[in-house]
Amino acid sequence: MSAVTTSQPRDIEAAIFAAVDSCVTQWGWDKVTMDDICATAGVSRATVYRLFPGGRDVLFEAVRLGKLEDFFTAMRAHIEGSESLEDLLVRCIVIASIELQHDEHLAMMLASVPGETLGELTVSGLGRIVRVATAFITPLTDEFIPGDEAAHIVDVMCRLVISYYLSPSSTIDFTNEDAARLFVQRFILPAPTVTTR
Amino acid sequence: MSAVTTSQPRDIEAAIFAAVDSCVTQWGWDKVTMDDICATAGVSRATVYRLFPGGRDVLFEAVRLGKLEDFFTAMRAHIEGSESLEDLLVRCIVIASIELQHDEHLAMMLASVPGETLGELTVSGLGRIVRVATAFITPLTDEFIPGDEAAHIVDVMCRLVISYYLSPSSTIDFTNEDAARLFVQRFILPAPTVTTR
DNA sequence: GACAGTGAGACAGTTTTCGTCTTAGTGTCT
DNA sequence: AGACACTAAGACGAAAACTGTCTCACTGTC
Repeated sequence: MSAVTTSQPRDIEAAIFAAVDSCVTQWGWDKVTMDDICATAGVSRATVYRLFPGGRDVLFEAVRLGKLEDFFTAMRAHIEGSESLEDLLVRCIVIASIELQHDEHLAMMLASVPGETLGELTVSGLGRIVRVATAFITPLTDEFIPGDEAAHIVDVMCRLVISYYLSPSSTIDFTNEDAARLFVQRFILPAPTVTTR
Repeated sequence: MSAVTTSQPRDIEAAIFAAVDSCVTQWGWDKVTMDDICATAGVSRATVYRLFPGGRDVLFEAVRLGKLEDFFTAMRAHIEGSESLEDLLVRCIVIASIELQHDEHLAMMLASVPGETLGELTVSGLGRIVRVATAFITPLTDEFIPGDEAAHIVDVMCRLVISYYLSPSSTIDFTNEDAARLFVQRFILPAPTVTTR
């Protein structure tokens, strides 16, 4: 046409991501079409399909993965500089729980399939969350424990946080730091280094 | 199946109306399907199509008409007992303007075509609003002025309220009672009984 | 039992959406 | 200039969704 020309691929990708976010917020996963996204992003369909070969599924998967990484990037900023493993784990649990509770949109974004909430998490969905969480968090535990044990702990923590988010307990509130700390002290830290595999 | 059986048509109709309302709120006119509505209303498609022969268009038209009537019914309750024509007109203007401004959903409901806002009102859309408004308001003006003149005034007021809602003026604020009163005194009341037709 | 109202779902016709592809236009390099 | 990379626009067929109508079985009421 006229204006748009020299925009780096990153910009377009970001615009598409933003468009997906906006569209999903407005209409929900199920109701969004590729054309909606293209129109919102101000981009032609060809561009979207070239940037995300495979179409809808690939794009949405990329968006969710991006959300996941954003989430853990933000979290990492909050837990960096922890002076002990205990502090680190407690912060992880509390921040993740609060964020999940606070931002329902995030929860939906983390789910694996459009329209599927965390409550209907599939094996692959949960697996991916654990995978990303491990990748982001274990580097920060290096100074405290070996990598394989960290992976083990992160795995357990992920499942616990999600479980307590989906079905809150009357005895433990993970959004409360003291409660989370007691839990970590009681269940996580004393665990023997038995990586049962 | 089992439970539902003896429910008066009114209940089902109300459930469908409520479902439309809910669905439109959630997804917007364009994205709502009949199946969405049926599912939300907990009713089979056959029922909806029997109650609203003609399908989608007829149902949505009925919903909008119902909204219109609700709106004016509520308004009538607020303007009943006005002790002068001036009071009555002022209340009409102020209440309608406030409601319109306050409830964007209402404005969309009053529009004639799904997805069309009041800003894109068609002749038929505006005409219907005027028609319903006339039917609801003129009975209350009986004690002050003859019916044909009332219709004339209501017609003018409808267009003015909508116009000022769509494109607010810096000189007149119809949501302000004093301003509306001055306007009525200045422009509406002194008008000669010349029903130019 | 006759009846009216309903849910479930099959059905065909239409519309929408998807993903691919081609074309033309534009800016950036050499 | 010419090669190149990237994009918008939109045509295209295939697949999916939606619409509106229909039939059938079921359940209460009369």
